[in-house]
Amino acid sequence: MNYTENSNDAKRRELGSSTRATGSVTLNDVAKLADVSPITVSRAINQPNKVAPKTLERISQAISRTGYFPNQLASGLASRRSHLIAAIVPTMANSVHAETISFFCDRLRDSGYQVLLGETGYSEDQEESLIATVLSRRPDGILLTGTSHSKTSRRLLIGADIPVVETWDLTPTPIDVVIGFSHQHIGQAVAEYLLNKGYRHIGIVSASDNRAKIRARVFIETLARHGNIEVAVSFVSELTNFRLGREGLAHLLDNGFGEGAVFCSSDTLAQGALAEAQARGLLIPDQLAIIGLGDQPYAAHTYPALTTVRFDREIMGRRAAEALLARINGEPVTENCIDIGFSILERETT
Amino acid sequence: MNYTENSNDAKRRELGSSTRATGSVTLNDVAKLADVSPITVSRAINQPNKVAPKTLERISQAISRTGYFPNQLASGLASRRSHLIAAIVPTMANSVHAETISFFCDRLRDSGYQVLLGETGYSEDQEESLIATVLSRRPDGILLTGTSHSKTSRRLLIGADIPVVETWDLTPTPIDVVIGFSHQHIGQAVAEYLLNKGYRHIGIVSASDNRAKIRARVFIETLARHGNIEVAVSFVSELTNFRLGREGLAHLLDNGFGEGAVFCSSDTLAQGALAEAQARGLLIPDQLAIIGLGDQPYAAHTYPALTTVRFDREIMGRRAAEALLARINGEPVTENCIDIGFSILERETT
DNA sequence: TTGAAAGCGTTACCAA
DNA sequence: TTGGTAACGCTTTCAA
Repeated sequence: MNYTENSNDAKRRELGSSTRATGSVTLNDVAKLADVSPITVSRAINQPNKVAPKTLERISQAISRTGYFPNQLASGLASRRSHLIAAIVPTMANSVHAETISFFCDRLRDSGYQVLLGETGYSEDQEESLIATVLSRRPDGILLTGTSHSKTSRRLLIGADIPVVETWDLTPTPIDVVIGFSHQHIGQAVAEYLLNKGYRHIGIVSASDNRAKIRARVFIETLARHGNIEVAVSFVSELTNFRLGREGLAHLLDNGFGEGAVFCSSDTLAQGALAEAQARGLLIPDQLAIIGLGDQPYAAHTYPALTTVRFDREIMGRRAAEALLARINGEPVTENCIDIGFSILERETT
Repeated sequence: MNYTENSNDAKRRELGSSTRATGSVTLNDVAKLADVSPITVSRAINQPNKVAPKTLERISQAISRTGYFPNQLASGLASRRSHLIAAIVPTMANSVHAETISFFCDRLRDSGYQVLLGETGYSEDQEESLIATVLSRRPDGILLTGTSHSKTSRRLLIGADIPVVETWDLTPTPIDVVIGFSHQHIGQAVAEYLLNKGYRHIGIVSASDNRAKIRARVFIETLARHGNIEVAVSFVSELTNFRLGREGLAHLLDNGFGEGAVFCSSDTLAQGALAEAQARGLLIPDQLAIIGLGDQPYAAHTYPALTTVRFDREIMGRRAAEALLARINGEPVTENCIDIGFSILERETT
């Protein structure tokens, strides 16, 4: 049979240029050139092993001759597989999320998926409207940051009936799968670490997002309970940066905090605090010990805070991607709550 | 007229459950409930002012009653407006790109667009395959990083016939629009700055991506020409981090570089270099002046490098978004080459 | 191994 | 202001 023309073409000509012409090459054009049916071209692309080698050859020549480009919108619509994964983060300006997403993208690209990005700016309302927007693209899966979402968000996600991975935290009641670590445990572990080290003057410079607040709360409670210690506290905004770290420590020092140890809720804050301490001529770590959190790549052993709390963004990003892929492919997911843990990395005191 | 049923429904019933059922609510379902035609529902959503208030009311009730969710894949296919913008960056793990994209997303979201993210890992081949992949989603526009792309990439982009914004650099021959600053000028300006300050012992710790290499080359040439100065050079990888900054400066110092000034090709490298200098007990900036580049937010006036070269990622991200939107909406674009400039920010020497 | 027909959920085009 | 009809470009389903 000869696919020189199809009904669309006939109509197109018949109606003059009034039909919606796209100008771009379609599966049909390739099919005509290769003298096969459109469906065979589709198979040649998606399941080449189900097409005879000779046919395949003809088709791939036709493809390169025409410069054909599959249209994934059409493909997604017809197959209800968009090959799109949505990722919702507070902000890419925070390097911890940027890096997680970077690993997440890497892993997904290897499996033919692309990432649709959304930023909430740490707002649950914004997250809600973002979820609604991205779901209208019919993603095959979605990554969320954190485990706290509005009622509506949860309803939308459950209604969408796609795999959901929550990251950066743990919860006994995940929407679907959760990958992260316990912020309570970090607060407690750092507090106990400092108590064991014998510190009695302890401060905290903390960001004010949900997760940082939980770490701070447990940190403070643990110190109060086990060491009967009152903690000097300085909260900064959700968005943290170098300057806020300086200002945070300055605030503590200006309000009577002398020598001791300070827990900063991110590496960025820790580095700022460090600069402030150095500017004031404090000896690190003898007069002031600084603990960061996050272990930004390769920083752990090089920046002169006493200690850093480390967790692995690569593992989180990669495993989040793998969990979604497994769910999408209907593989049995054994764990729906993955604790990647953390470790307190002690530096040699120079 | 009563839209209680349409031909699809009839067939669906007729054929039993053998038709492809999606389970999800469609425009048709809403239309039936509101007793209007599907196209009217579509209008109610996209051009509400073209629909009678009473009809609108009935439709919006039907929408909320059914929990209807527009399907943007279908919409994009039918209207050839995907409302998707692709963003291709080397890596989100580099904060300069993460922040640019963050501003880019913000601006686009305000106009109802979403961002499809792709990372090239600084590879032109990877960029090429990524461009091919994202174009199959029929984005309405695309942001690229840099101005150096493979022949095939350029062909693909031109063939796609969508607005293209190149960022982070300038070129007299952009594919479409380019927004950035001149890396040649930076290399020259920093060299001249140091010469004017009277420095005669000068080093550079540079990343090895294309743009950094250009800055380094012009920097070195300018110093050689105007000051007859030989520069101590230390190149690190494309991906830069704190540790590499330390190692880069260590390399210079271990190879005979004494006091003077060092130009680091990013803030991250500068901070690492700073740590190394401090570890060696060098006085900053009296014995060693360090110049960073990028001005990561709020760092400029707080971290104790002598100077930083600043450019504005917010402007770059936002204007890139606006240029694309303008092109998409067919507005006349007056400039196709936007130089956002840079400035050398001198710190008070504490 | 290949194909015909129908459909995915939406919007463009014209007509009323 | 509203609607009928066809189409967007692909894949599913079933049949050969």
